Amino acid sequence: MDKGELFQQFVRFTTSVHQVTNDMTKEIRIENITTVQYKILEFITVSQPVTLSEVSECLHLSLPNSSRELKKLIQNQLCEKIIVPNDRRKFDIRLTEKGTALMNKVFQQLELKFQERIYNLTEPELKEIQEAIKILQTKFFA
Amino acid sequence: MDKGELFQQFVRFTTSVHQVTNDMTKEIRIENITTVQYKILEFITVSQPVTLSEVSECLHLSLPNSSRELKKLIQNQLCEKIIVPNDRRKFDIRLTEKGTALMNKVFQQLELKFQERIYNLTEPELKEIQEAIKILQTKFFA
DNA sequence: CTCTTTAGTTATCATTTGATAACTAAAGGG
DNA sequence: CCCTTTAGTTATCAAATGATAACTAAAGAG
Repeated sequence: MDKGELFQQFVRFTTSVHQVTNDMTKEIRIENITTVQYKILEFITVSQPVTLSEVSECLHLSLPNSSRELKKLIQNQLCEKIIVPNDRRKFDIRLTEKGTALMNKVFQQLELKFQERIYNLTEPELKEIQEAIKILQTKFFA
Repeated sequence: MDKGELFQQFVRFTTSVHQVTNDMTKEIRIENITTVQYKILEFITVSQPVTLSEVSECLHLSLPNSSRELKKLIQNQLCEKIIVPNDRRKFDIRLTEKGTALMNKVFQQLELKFQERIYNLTEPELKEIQEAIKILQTKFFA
């Protein structure tokens, strides 16, 4: 296997992924939520409960900045701190009901776009795609 | 096929892709180049020659802001305008030699990280990955 | 030849984001 | 018990990004 060529394919592929997901999420604009705040919400959604340090590390934000943005999300009642018993320095972050409802709506919009995109694919093609995602997920992006 | 479940997998997958590529590009900090400017450079690199409108559209930047950032890149001698004969309103954008050298270096660093990541994979696994990328690229992210 | 559209520029302002210093308070090690 | 580390907060400042208005100049349509 020519690993250099594989890298080229990888670059083209990840570029495509970014472009497509950018286009899919592009129009999703939530009131009073900035891009960074949305990313935090998204991260909480798929990983909750999370700590602030995890937000900070995974999203490459400094702890002070993470703290600031979280504060705004909490003010908007989209997420909340939950005290964790064994370590009183930390806390878990979770979506509130309002936050959950919001993210559900967002993901529904996304799913619609996704369904449009796969609408013209056949059943075997869908199976192929599912298999391909599984392979990349477990072998490379784990 | 449960298309709802496929969507869930898709979301998890794209999240992983973003996370991994973010981690890979995280440390790449070029002097006097901001994040947006880097994205423009990246876009030019894989798509050149491009027009300013293409940059604007693909990167979801307004034309004025694209113009401003391109100006800085040109001032840094990383890319250049090339007059296109049949329409004097437009111009093509290309990397200069300096820009090409820079992006080559960047991509070399990226490739290193990529090679580290696939180091422990077997030949058949690599083939699987290549095949999976090809499928997703052609059937979904085209 | 005029009018409209396209492609891009320049200037300006508001908002978002990034970076840093100085801080509190709890946990953990010895 | 003291010292260090971890987790997070608050405040502040600079820089990057986003949005908009007003503009030039070429292309294209009728």
